[in-house]
Parts: sequence; structure tokens; C-alpha cells
Amino acid sequence: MIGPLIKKLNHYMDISDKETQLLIDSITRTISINRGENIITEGSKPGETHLMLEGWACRYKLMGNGKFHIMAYLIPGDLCDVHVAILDQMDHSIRTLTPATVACIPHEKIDYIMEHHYRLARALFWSTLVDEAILREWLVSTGHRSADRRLAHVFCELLVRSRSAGLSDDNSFNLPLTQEELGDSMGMTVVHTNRVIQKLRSEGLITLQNKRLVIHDWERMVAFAEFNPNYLHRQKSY
Amino acid sequence: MIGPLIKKLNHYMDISDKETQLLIDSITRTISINRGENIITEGSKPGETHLMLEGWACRYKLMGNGKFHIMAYLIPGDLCDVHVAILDQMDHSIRTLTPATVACIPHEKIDYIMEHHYRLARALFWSTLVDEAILREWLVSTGHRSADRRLAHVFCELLVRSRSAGLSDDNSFNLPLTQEELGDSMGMTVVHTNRVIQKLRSEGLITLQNKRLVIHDWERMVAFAEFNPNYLHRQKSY
DNA sequence: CGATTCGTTGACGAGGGTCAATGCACGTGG
DNA sequence: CCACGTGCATTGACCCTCGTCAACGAATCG
Repeated sequence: MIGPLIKKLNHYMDISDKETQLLIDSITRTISINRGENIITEGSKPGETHLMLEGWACRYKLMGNGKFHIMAYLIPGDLCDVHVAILDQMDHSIRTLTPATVACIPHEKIDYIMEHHYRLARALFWSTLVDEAILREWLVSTGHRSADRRLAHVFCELLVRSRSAGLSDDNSFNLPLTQEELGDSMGMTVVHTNRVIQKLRSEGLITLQNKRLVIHDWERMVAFAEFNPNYLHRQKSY
Repeated sequence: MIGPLIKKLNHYMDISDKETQLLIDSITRTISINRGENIITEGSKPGETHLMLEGWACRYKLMGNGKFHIMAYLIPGDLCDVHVAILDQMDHSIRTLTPATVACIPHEKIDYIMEHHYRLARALFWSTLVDEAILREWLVSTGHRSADRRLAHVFCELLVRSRSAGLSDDNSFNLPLTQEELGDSMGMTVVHTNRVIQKLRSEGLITLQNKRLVIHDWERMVAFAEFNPNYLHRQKSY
């Protein structure tokens, strides 16, 4: 169940069986959540950290005008809120995009790892820094990339991340998002998202059907999206 | 010199004289940098952490098409790269926007604080988490706010941050940016930035001249920008 | 079999990008 | 002290990307 996290961390440093076991032992409970339900809500201060085991979720913010913006996708192996122990409260919410199973790790266990297991602590810290780097890349994307390249770019990122978590081993992966959700994350409307996807399809770059995305020509896609995976900080090839 | 950092951290927890002294003692050297020079460049791995003492800087990324995007403003009291000790290399660069003085703190000193001074470590960690929260807010801004509200929003943020760092005590602050730089951070062109500023001026919300920004009616500005300072995580009033 | 949810399409218009020129405040050198 | 260059703010004209509104089709489901 915790495989995706271990696989991901392995792209930073080798995680031993003992360290894996330590992580497993830190999980006090595992919960199943329906699609569209909140894992954490803005203003709250959860007492435990959540780890995605199965399914997708997203960080999001609800705006005054009723719109909502997705700031991150969380896939299996991603940690939802390692940091919240420090902060007074969440400044955003997290909800599932598919049915999901989530592991809960009490803050004490995290603190224990941080204090007594330097290597593992570094690996966890690394993963939060990568999340931050992704955030920066999305900011650049929405600020200065055209809609088609922006979408192509996030597709490249999600393939690399899916492969890192062991969720794919070719040039395709499950993309369980509606076009509306894709749009909400890239700062564009459903209508435009739909048209851009059609353009990428017609140019032979991708196939997207039944919630599965295929990237046909990785090199061409990377060139089109100006995708440079350095911000994902995989020390080893994905 | 290190006042702004202490003042900022004080919004999270009281920093004792001893802790302040510890921070000061961690600084091995202080450097002066001209405007427009890089403090750290993408791909490098600096051996020390940089703290802004005077002047402004920015995180930025250079894009393929030559455009450049500013992802964060760094003002006195802000840390440039606490995290880089963990990562293989920088995935972005940092350069000054004004002449600046910067303090250098070797990673060992940071590690020492992290290991032996839990309170101070928490405070530093808090400040990096706030930086991340700002990043999220900017992402939402560029994704889902109109140009005028976006600009108004960042002005609100910068006032709060300036006041937190003790750089202002009324509704005005130094904004040493060109309109081009403002645009580069908000994902808009100079031309449009200029027009939006004029609109904000004509609506009586702000005055901006000689690199000084005045917000005339804070309440109205906050309402217009839909500014909610919770993401800055100041536990105490600013 | 309606009711939903999601993808798709069309028509229209506005927000904001692009290009280009002008003004204005400087600093520098002659 | 003037001539000139440079950096930055400002304007105008034009147009394209993308948002908005609205309708329709396809698939799924109780």
C-alpha cells in the first residue's frame, strides 16, 4: 500500500527495508474516502498527516466569486500536510478527485522520525521541497505559458510523477480528472480546456480517453511543452 | 541589521535575545550586491544560506522564449534558500532588484540550529512554510483573479510583509520595482501593468510615485482585492 | 426512463498581448 | 552648460486568445 511513497523516495535516496517498516509502523489507521469529499478543510488544524495510498486528490482554494482553483494534484505516494504541525491552521483545503484510501500518521510519529531518523527525515523533507518546486513551475506556467503548452507541460509532469510512483511504466498513465478540474488547475475554463485538448489530439501529441492519457512522441511533447524535469529533482532517471 | 528577520519571526513566536544572538553568530560574512546581479543561479548548489538584510531581490525563472517570470519577492528579513542543502541543485535563480546587502550563513550553522535549538528551528521552518503559502496564493491570483485585483492583492500582501519586517508603520511602503518587474511577477505585460496601475490610481485606491506606494483606504482595498491575510500566518496582528 | 455528469460545439465579446511611438527624468561626457 | 544616451512610464491602434452564455449529445445510473 505504501509502495508508491517508497518508490518515489527511492528517486532521492535508497530507502532500506527497515526504514520502510518504520514508515509502515507510523500509520495508525487507513481510511477510505468517496470522491469529492474533503480530507482537510481550510481553517482546520489536523492532528495527523495524511498520505495518499490510492486515488487522486487536490489542494484547492475557494474564491470569493465562487470560483475554485486547484493548486496541486496529489497522487499515490504524496503527503498532504507534513507541515501543518508548525502552522496555526490550514490556509487551503484538500479534497479527493476519485475514491481514495488515505493513511493517517500522527504528528508525534513524524516528530519522532524527524528527531531520530535523519536519513528518512531528509527524504520526507525532500518530498515537500519537490512539492514546492512543482508549485513554482505551475506559477510560471499559468503566468507565462500559452494554454496549449501549459496543458502539455502538466501532462509531462504527471507522467513523470506517475512513473516515479510506480503507477506507469510506459508513456501512458491514468488521468482521472474531468476537463473542468484540469481547467481549474491551469486557470482556464472548461470550454477552452476542451478545445486545447482537441488541438493536442489533432496534432498527434496525445490520446486521452477513458481517463487514460497516452503521450505518443515524448521528445516532441517535451519540446512543445518546453518541459525540463529538473524541478522534480529525481536524482535517478525516471 | 538582522532586525527585519527577528521582527518577522516575532509574528510567529517570541524570539529571545539569546536566540537572536545565535542567529547573528551564525552569519559568517555579509556581502553587498549591485542591482540586477544574481545571488544564486539555477543549476548551482550554494554552500550557504542567504538572508536579505537590505534591498529587494526576486526568485525567477528564465523561459525558453526569453521571457522571464518572477516567482517571489524577497525583502529584508527573507531567507533565500534554506532548503537547498537537501536538493541536488537550484531549480531557479535569485537576483537583486535593488542594491542589496545579504548575510551568508553556512549550512553547518543551519544544521546546528535545526538539531540543537528546536524553537528557533521551528521559527525558521515557519518562515519557509509562509513562503510556500505565498506561492500558492500567487498561483491562485494569476490563475483566477483579474489583472486589477491581482495587482491590488499583491500590494496588500507587500504592505503586510513590509510592516511585519518593521519596514513600515503606516499604510505606505517602499516598492522599488519597475512596472516591468511587477508585470513579470503577475504574468502580464508592462503595457497592461501600466494601465492597471492607472486604473487603481484613478479609483483613488493607491498612490504610487518615487517608488513609494500608498494605500489610501485599506478596507476598500482589501475588499476590492479579496485579500485575506490568513495565508501569511501572522499569529499576531500586523 | 428521466436525471446527472461530462464532453463538445457555436457565436459573441472582452481582457489583455503586441508593436511602436512619445515623453520624461536621469546621468555622463565633452 | 548643453548634447546625447538610457531606463522607465505612458499612449494609441490593432488583434488574438480566451472567457461567457447557451445548447446539445453521449454515457452512466438509480
